[in-house]
Amino acid sequence: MEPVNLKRLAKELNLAISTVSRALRDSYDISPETKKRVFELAQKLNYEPNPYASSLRKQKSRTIAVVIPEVANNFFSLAINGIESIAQEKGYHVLIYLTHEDYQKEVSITRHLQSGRVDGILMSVAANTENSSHIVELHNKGIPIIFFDRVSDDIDTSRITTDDYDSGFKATEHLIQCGCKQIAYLSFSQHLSITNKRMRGYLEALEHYNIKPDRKLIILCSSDNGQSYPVLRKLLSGKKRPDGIFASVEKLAIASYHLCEELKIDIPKDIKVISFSNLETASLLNPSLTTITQPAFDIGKKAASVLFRRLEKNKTPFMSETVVLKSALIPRNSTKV
Amino acid sequence: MEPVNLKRLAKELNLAISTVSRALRDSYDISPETKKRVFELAQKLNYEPNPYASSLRKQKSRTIAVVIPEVANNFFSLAINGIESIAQEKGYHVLIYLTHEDYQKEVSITRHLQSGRVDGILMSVAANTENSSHIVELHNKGIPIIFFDRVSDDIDTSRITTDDYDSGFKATEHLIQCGCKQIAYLSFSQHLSITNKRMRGYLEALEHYNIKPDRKLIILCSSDNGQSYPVLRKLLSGKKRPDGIFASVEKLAIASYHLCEELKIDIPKDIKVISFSNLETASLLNPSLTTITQPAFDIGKKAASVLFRRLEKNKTPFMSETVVLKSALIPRNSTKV
DNA sequence: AAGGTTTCCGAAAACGGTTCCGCAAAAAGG
DNA sequence: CCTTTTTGCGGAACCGTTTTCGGAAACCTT
Repeated sequence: MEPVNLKRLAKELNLAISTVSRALRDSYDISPETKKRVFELAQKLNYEPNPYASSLRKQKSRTIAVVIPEVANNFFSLAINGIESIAQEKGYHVLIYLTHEDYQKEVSITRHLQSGRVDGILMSVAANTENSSHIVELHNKGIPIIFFDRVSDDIDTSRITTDDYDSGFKATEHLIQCGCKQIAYLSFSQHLSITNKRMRGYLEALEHYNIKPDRKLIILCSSDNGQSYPVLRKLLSGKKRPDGIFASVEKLAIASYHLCEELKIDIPKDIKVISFSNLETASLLNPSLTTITQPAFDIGKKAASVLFRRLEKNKTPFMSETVVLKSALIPRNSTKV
Repeated sequence: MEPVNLKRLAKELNLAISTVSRALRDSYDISPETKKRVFELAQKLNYEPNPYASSLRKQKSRTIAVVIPEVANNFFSLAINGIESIAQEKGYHVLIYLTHEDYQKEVSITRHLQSGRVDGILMSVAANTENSSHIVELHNKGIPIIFFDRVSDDIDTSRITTDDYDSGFKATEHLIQCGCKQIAYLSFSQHLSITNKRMRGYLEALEHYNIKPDRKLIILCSSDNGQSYPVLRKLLSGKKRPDGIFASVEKLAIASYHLCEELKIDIPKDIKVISFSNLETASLLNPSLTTITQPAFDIGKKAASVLFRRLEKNKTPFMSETVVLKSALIPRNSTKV
């Protein structure tokens, strides 16, 4: 079975390869009749241009990479959805790389991406990424990187985030207004932009309402449930159990729910819970979970849009833009008074 | 800034390009000293081989495509996780394509994939794909396709599924044993392998327990919530409301929960619910949801393994294998007597 | 020392497109 | 009718690797 490529088309039509190529790209200096002949044969033989030959020659791959910590996560899967919707529209291809929150994996992935495999990168950094020199290196190679949600401040590029500080403030305020005095903040990384901003909001809300922050109520969990559970179990079964929990990520809220069930702690009577979450079933939980919900799909869409805009017009000097989308606080029964 | 490619390395080392190439691939007929010199410079300059040049030359891309209906879905995101874990281990790259359950999109994606962009494909077909000629076409081009979960029977290739018939039977049996007499089966596609097999299990369980199947209880919903809700609302608010629901997919169980809340129908007192689902919060719902849980991560891993095995040894004539993994029925309060 | 083997490396041809350059023939202009 | 311009197409270089083929030098062998 002979391959169907330009050479094949050219031979069957008695044309030069270059002519066929230009006809297919609808170049202005090929006659309409020739174009028609070419199109028809191409259609008939189901010709699909070899993307690798094209990428090699044009030094453009029409492919982007999405580098994220995990995919089995409502926020990221919605974001991917948004990214893919724009990519498909623009005719781009999407490569997925998962770091599993592992710094080393992130390094090796970014290193590989220096190869020119992709035209641009959408990234949300791993929880234990302290150093961003690997990203700087990539950026210095001239490959556009756009951060979304979990950003790195060491690189001058565009960022798409939500209003994490405000949301942190409002979440805490909400708990306070629901009567909580001892509010625990559950973080899962010391290095992440988002957890730190959310924590700042938390701390300043406490201050604003004249509640003295308690270091023992700032709980550093992990992205690994196996490590988080013991820490949380200790918190919840201890003498000075908090009366409010602000979980900076969904996973920790779910852990809290499970532990409250195990420890016979009543939500919201004994303890109130609010969490950042994109759980579609938040309203169906027992009790329904008060959430700060990020517009994950829109973040993905926006990030992809910004990247593609940059890729299409690389002539104009690029201006990094910081887009901040608003999250919504949706009160439900887990913080009911 | 000069590009760092083989030519550059060759020039700086006063070697031929071919020599550098072979040194980097650790070819046996390059002397150890030369290899060392090459490795060191490559390291120093952070050389990454151009994947497109390599793919073009070798006619292999070390890239696979994952074609699925959606990603914001617990089953598929877990499956991707499994796929990616194997791919990363084997040094393969993963392209994601979403059909959004749209037949036309599936056609255009598969058509494009004839280009040689990927070495193999992992696929779960869209809900309204009736005709699989586009997949046959792709398969005829010699590109390995492995189906997982939602398979097509028109192509002779490997399939990774779960025991859908058995699970359908057991789910129905479970409802019957919990006292249900009028069990509705919620499907969302007439063409899908999985929904049909699950339905067969449902029907044969009814028969086995001498319950006459009622056509009006086989409800064809949609992958679009906007269409499913009216249909389900009619079912649940009608005179002859079922006393048991078997949802073939998670989405329909969630819809049922929402509608039962809206219509003040008590689960499990008025109606019992069981569903195929990979919801991590199934046990936290109100009431906790009895599920048939598929080993989604393992399905992804297995599908990827089978594909890679086929890709690595394409010398041996390929035998299609059908792997069936077991789902687990996890009884919870939504079917409590 | 002549012949035969290794050892190590270079030259060059692919892979399948894209694109610059140029050249005939046809059309237009005077 | 001759010159100039336009139109339509072919030739060939190039993108960065891989790989085949072959060749020179060094190493044995007898």
